[in-house]
Amino acid sequence: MPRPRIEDAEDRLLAAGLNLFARRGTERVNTNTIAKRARLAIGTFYAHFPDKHALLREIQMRTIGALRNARVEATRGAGTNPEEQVRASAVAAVAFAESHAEAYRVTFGRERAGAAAHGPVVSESSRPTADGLRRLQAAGRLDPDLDPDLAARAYLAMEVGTILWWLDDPVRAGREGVVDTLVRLHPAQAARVG
Amino acid sequence: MPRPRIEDAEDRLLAAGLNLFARRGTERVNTNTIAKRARLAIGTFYAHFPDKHALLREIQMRTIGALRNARVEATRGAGTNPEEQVRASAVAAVAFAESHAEAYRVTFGRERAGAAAHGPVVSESSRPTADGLRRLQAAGRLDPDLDPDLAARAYLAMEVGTILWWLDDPVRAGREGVVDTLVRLHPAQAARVG
Amino acid sequence: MPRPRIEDAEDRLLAAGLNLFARRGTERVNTNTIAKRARLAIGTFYAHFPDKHALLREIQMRTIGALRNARVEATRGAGTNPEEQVRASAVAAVAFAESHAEAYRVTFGRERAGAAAHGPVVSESSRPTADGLRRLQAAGRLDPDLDPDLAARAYLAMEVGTILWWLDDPVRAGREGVVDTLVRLHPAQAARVG
Amino acid sequence: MPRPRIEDAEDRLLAAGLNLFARRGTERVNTNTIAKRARLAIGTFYAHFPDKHALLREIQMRTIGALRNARVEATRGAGTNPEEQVRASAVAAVAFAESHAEAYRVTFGRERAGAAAHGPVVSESSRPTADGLRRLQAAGRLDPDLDPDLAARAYLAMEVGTILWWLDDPVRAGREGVVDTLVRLHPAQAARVG
DNA sequence: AATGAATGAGATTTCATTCAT
DNA sequence: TATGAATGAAATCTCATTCAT
Repeated sequence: MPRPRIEDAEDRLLAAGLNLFARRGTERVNTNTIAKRARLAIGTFYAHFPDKHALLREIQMRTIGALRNARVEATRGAGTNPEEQVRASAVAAVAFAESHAEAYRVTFGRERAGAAAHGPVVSESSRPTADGLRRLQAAGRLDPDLDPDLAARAYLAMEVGTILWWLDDPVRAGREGVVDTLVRLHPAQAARVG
Repeated sequence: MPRPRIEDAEDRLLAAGLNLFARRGTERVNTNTIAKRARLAIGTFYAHFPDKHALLREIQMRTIGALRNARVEATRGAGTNPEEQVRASAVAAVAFAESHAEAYRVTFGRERAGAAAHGPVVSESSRPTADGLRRLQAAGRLDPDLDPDLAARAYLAMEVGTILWWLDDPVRAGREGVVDTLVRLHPAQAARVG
Repeated sequence: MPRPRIEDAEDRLLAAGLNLFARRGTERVNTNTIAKRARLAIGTFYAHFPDKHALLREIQMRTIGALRNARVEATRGAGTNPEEQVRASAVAAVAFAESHAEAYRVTFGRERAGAAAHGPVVSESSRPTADGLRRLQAAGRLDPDLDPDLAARAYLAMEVGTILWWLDDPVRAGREGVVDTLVRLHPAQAARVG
Repeated sequence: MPRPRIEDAEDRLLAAGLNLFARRGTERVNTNTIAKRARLAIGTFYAHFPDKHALLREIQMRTIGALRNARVEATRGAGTNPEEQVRASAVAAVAFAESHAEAYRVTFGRERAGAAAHGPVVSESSRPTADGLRRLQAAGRLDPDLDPDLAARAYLAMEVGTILWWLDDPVRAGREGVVDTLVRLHPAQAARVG
């Protein structure tokens, strides 16, 4: 009987899932609770997502995309000078994490959605950074001994770890301090030549 | 029917848990499987640990302790010069992770450890690093604008993230490359003065 | 695989629980057996009741309500004279116990009902009796030294104990004998004045 | 190795069991806890009792025997007049329950030790009362229509129920009030002739 | 006789998923 | 499309009991 054509069922499920995953952790949330929080029946959940992890993956994919867009936008607006680029990217990441704390935590937090889900996500994200480092090496502005992939991966682990720590306890450091530290320790700065 | 007076039930449970947690992830392992793998009855599990997470915590505590000892040992054997100290510590961490890959993954891996259980662990671990940075600042050998706690935390996130990535795919980089990168990006190097 | 849109799952669980509790006693019955007896999956049990004791409580509450209704009905139909009232109530209780033997046993039987769960139930039930005794005392028709609450409680313990004994072995005494004894030993008779 | 010849292992187990059964109810207590409370190993429990219910039965048997002795003693000291006998017996029961509250509760309380354990216990106890009533009928001092077995059983249910209620909340009535009520409602009084 | 680690059947409870309506 | 009662595999945890020492 009940078929009231819910307009935004999917969005409501995503929002409910995001909120619950962030609060309780991926494994502590069940689909019935997500559906209830979205004020939908459990059947509606399965009409929109094949299973619980599909919802999580969707949240993470959207978050990663949005963060990437924010970085692109920010670096486009910045100068061409490496430090400006690095800083713009860090500022964008910190600002994004601040305004989308739940999504950031669910996507990058100390938890996982089935072993492999994460690795690809992060290594994918590290490619632009690695490419940037390679360009700096080609231009003779970065220590040629540095392994760009390794360094890019190291930087992103640092960025994520630092931002998560800061989100959990924002009092310990200001936003600017976080950005400064990230920039300082970014390979493009830390291993720059000249 | 009990009978066989097991010699080292607790050790066998720890070993079985470590192996299974590393392979499948904390949430995909159950106490029955751990007990079976240890060739013990399920009741024996609960005679030794109140629940699954207690076993996990014990594994993590032992790992953190062992890693700390390895670092202390290594830095004691190294020179007093900051770079030597930093390198010795990184070498120790990488070697430890290599020889205790499962324990390293279970303890530091991107995996739920009961959410909050982890934060304290890592921030505790970052104290020696932060103290080292403070000493360098006091000696005028490190940029005084750097926040030592923030930088220490950032470095550890980087170290852990890089090592985990390397453990998952050791072909991408050699052990020396990893160590070099860690040393290069360590705050004591990256922001050194003079 | 769900499927068969059960019509009256809750009623069937109540019936199955009643039957099994009466036969084996509360602690010797488990939720799996109740669900199986009701031809339902165990999950269905927990969809309707939070746990085994909630089912038991529901059975007891319904039984107490039904018995109270039976008494009210019976005493309304009886004359206003105390003995008639007392007899009508006893007849109603005995008839109820006879036609709902399982429910009577489960509700009043010498069996754990979660220790304290029972006390209130019985003391609540004893209030009408106590009030009746007070009225008789006010009318000078009952020994004023009798403590009405104590006497009411004593009578109900007697009524329940006697009926349970009779239910277990109805041959030892006829229904009328039971009623006569109850009336005889009811405080309103035993301590009547004039 | 450990064989320190425990002097009173059995007594300690009985005391521990009594205390725990009274506090938590028969089904909520396990043998390991009883042994621990008695400061004995679990093996020692099974060296003295075949199983948990044997311990309970022993406690109940001892309690019933002690109560019977107390009644015998008390009625022997009383006059031969029926009311004195009845009162002496009630006083003895109330005093016994007061000074052995745990044992009284464990033996007569609203709980059971496996369905059948109790019935025999109580019907056994009701025989002396029934015999007394028969003697009164033979002497023409008690209504000959009263069924002595039924009345005896009814009285004992009342006595036990009233005393248990009083033990749980001794403030509601004094010891004398309880005794008076019991005597008042005892068949020998309630249905006496002449 | 006393010990207590070990046992494992069994009870409780959860929750991802289905499907008739 | 939406519903939500029903499902049942699977996980957690308990505890009476055994037996080598």
